[in-house]
Amino acid sequence: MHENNLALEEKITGMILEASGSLYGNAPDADQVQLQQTRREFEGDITAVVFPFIRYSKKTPEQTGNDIGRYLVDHMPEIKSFNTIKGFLNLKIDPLYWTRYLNSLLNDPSFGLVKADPKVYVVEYSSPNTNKPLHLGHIRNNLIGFSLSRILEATGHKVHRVNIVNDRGIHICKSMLAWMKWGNGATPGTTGKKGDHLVGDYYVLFEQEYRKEADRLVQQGMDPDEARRSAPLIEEAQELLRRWEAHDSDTWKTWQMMNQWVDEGFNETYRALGVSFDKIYYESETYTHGKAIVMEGLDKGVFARHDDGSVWVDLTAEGLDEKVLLRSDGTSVYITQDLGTAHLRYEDFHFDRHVYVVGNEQNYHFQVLFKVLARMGFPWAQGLYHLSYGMVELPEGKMKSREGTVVDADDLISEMIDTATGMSKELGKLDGLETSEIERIMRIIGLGALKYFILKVDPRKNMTFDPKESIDFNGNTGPFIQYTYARIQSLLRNAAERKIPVPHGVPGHVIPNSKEQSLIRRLSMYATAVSEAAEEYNPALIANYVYELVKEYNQFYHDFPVLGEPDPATRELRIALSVCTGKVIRSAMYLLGIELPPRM
RNA sequence: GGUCCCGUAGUUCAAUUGGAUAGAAUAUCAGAUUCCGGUUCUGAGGGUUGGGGGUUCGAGUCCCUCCGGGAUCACCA
Repeated sequence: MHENNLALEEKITGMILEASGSLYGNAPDADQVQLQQTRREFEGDITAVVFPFIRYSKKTPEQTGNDIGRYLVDHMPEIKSFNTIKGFLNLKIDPLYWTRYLNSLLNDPSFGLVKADPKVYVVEYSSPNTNKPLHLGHIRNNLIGFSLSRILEATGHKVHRVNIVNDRGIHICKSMLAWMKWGNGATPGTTGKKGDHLVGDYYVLFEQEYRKEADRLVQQGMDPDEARRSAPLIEEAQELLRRWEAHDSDTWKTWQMMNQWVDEGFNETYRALGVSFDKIYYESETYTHGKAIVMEGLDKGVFARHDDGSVWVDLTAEGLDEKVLLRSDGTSVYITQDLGTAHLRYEDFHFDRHVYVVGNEQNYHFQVLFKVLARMGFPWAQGLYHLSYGMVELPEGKMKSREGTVVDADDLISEMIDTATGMSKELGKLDGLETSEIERIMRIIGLGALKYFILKVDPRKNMTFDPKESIDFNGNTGPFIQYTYARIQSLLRNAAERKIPVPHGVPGHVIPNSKEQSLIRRLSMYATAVSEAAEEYNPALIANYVYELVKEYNQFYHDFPVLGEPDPATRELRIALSVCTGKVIRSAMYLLGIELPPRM
């Protein structure tokens, strides 16, 4: 049977409680038992905090630790010795336990992952508007959403990846109008431009012309607000929106054509990023669903209709404001649509949990959304969660579209690949490979750098993105981890050439040295890292775990020979260690959505 | 103004969720190394965790208060 580190920790926890009961006649709750990895400067592997026990023992922390330690050594064969320092009980594990653990890891295809109670998840991410290409913020969104989906799957859940495309509304009409006025029939085919960029250009053009018009009106003495409202261009755009809502056939043809361009453009970016979806919702198809819910809420008396016909929800009792749900003309607002799609998603998937990966500027919106759905009495509303990620800033400051400092996703991706290529050439690592192979590897490294740099940061926090720092080949970077993996692969190829077999197991009597033990212990923590990452919706926990592992492996690799080790049993141990490190790196990189190069 | 989030080495990020002397990377400095001032290795310095108070065996983490930064508060999406 598979023996993993969690099992050992559970066993120790149980035994500590037993010790307390037997020695002092009473014990605290199991969650009061805190185990942690022993710090390097002390002797031992696992450390228990004894403070929770002194109220039962009525002794000093040292005496209590010694009591419990002696009990554990007497009752658990895995524990060889102990020492107590200042209320911390350090336990030394039998080194042969680690040998057995390594063997189980070597033969376990699931790398010791722990399965939780399987639940059905919907994870929504990306959610682009079709009037502009994707930018750096979307990259963070997509990477977090995609990685989170894989992490949840790895812990045994069923995950539906979902994207909602905002393909209707006044912003779309703006780019349509500009294209109709000044486009001269330009298409991605005639201009050679990616569809989403082409449409984005017309959106920008609209905004420029619109601003000019408004400025002119202000110069003629009009109030600025009034000028923005009544400029002919914006009125034309609104007229276009009305025609769209009336299903005017010419308008719809143009709209569909331009949407298709954008769709193709987005798909190319998604492909480059390596993200995908199980279902794509289009707002144009779902935006009317919310009205029915609002009507239902009215019937239930959860909402109120004002004299002008608009419908409101009053959340002042819960510390929020009043919020409009239907305009006085009966049309939907933003939140109405989200009410509808949430309901629709439940009908589609019957989820237990629904995670929205959306930027933290919408915190308030989701608070309101969840409260409204809870008030409506939908039981599934309890499973809704807003994974609110922080903004991405540049070393020069925030991205501002007004100032043209928005980092375009496609530009960034190709820039990362170029930088990777430049650095590799300089280091002379590409000699003797075919061009297509080089391109493939550089793509993997460039994107690996980008993805790792973004995913290693706690999603909730705002972060600064520095392209130069992310592509570095050492330090806490993607390429550094990829490099270590490539070196392990090369080591194994080397072993095969020298007819050194990869062992199926290490002889049970081999005692690992302290660095090897420590590395095995690190490997054993992988399962914990994954389940915590799943519980906290935080891929960064895995990224930071893998970095620690790689650092420790490199140190080990630097200190001890692997293939050059003369003693066969020790050599097998070290090869097994390398194989398992490779396995865990591969698994973790998969969860982060980062590819591994065959060589570097 | 109301609500919410954030503040950790010069910089970018960690800190096992309340645990031991707050750690890495990068930058800087000092040695070593070579064809080189850019490579590699070794080492060092760098912190009152924004300030103050409180809770307890123990606080970067929890509570209060002030300071600073950000988001949001549309019949926009």
